Amino acid sequence: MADTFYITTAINYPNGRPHIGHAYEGIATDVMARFQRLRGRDVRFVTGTDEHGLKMDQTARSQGRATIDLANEMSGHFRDMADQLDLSYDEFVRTTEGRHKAASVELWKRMEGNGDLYLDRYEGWYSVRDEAFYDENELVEGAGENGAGVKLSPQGTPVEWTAEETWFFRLSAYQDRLLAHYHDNPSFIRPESRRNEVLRFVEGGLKDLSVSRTSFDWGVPVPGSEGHVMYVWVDALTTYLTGVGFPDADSDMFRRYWPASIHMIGKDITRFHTVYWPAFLMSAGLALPKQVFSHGFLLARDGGKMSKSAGNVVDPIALAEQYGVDNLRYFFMREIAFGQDGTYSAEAIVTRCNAELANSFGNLAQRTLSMIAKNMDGRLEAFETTERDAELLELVKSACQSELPDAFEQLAFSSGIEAWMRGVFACNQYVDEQAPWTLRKTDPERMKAVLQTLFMAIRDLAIAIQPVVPNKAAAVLDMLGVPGDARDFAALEADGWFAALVAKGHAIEAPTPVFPRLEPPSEAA
RNA sequence: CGCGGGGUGGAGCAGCCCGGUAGCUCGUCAGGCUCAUAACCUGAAGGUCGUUGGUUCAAAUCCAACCCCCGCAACCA
Repeated sequence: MADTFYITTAINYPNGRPHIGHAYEGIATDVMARFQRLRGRDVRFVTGTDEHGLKMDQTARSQGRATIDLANEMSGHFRDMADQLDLSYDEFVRTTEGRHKAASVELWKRMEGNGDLYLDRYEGWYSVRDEAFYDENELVEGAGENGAGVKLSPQGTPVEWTAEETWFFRLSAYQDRLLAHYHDNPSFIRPESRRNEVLRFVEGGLKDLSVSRTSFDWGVPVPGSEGHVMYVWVDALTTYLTGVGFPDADSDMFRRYWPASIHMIGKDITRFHTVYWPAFLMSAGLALPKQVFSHGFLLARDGGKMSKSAGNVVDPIALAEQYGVDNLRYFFMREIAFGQDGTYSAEAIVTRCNAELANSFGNLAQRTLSMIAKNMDGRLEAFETTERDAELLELVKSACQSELPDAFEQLAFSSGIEAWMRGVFACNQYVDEQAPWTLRKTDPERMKAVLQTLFMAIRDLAIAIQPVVPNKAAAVLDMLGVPGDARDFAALEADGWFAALVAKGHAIEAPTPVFPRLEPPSEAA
């Protein structure tokens, strides 16, 4: 049986429409999911929306409508975004679904059964916006409306003194076990910088966590405790379990995919995923995810205001429409070192995609296939490779079979694609040096060998880049005549595929550019 | 001592964890080619890797101190 691989995006809070950060995370997660599928793993990819919590309730109220109504609409936007970005998710979980409430209740009962939940009274500074309590010493002074000193959360959001009866989770009891886990599993938290942050935080001591609310009812009711709903993060995190069939922990699905291989999250919610979540799971007697990867933020380059007139749209769906989904995906994965913050701009997207996808790879495919169509009637035939041909194919193979996959396994998408580009460059160098347009007159047989060597190289390159630009890569493979069931990484290592194509008599037609150049943004000075 | 990100040839970035030829994309200049999406290939110019001190045979990379820039309204990844 194939190795399983379970990956999730963070569960999006649909208090507003999806923005570019959601798109970035979704794309990165999808690239990883597709990559693992092509490597032959049995992948499950779960995303969804976290619809509970006070903020949702308040937003709906301010709009004068039912909270579930707002949740339905907003969740729909997130699902639309996922679809438009070609995210190949297997399951979209909404926390307002019955199955998810059942999962949350089960998790709760398990934690309670383990003696980790107790009822007490909580008083403290609460930030509605952050949905979190803060210590007095964590607060900062801010300027109030009349210039008076006001207390603000570390994030600069308003806090108010709140007292309520609440359930507590015995987080303090997990400090040592968490530290031991971090120690024994160095790659549990990545990248390294985040891991250090968490280590310092946990080493500083953990206090019990307030995990229920009585001030509103928009949440999952705490079992057997009238008036309490679960703290939004308890039920949000549970989504990762719901997505694989929990509470039915004996189901094939759950046993097959849990624990998750990777939770992809933004760096701002690292603490919830690397401290609270593993503690909850330990308490519930469930295995811990193998890795939590906190990626960076995406900032508008130059910090300038984004506007449609400037061609700088923030709405990810509009961006995808304007530049093409695959181009946007390529840009994000290639331009930004995954894990660090990055910037984006219309100019950067256009420049990058034109230089690498259109000019280098797209044009390589175009010129090669065009010559095959014109000079060989589009027919492939058996041929002898020279040492030089073998050298090129070796280099391309190395990029596609080793360097790119090795980098992608580490979520180093950018450097994996860089290696891939080296393969593309090598092909263009080879074309120039072999000059098949000259061979056409001087040595037609050699010309065929050169063109078909390139054909083989392009096929490898197209296969390897599929996770990033699935539609475009498929279009290239279609033109090449590569069968749909021979496009995974295992196919890269297989011999005989070319002979099979020759035998099949596939004819290559005059190609059409798969990666047309993008128009630079209008220069609205 | 609020939190976080960063200072590497003209622009944007990688490299820093695991010290030892400073790499990539764009741009500039000069050639080549003409198959191809005004695309491709070659060569060149251009960097005291923020500053100072330390460790070392050797530091962009490790340590210490310091300077400077950016984000923290909403939404939050």
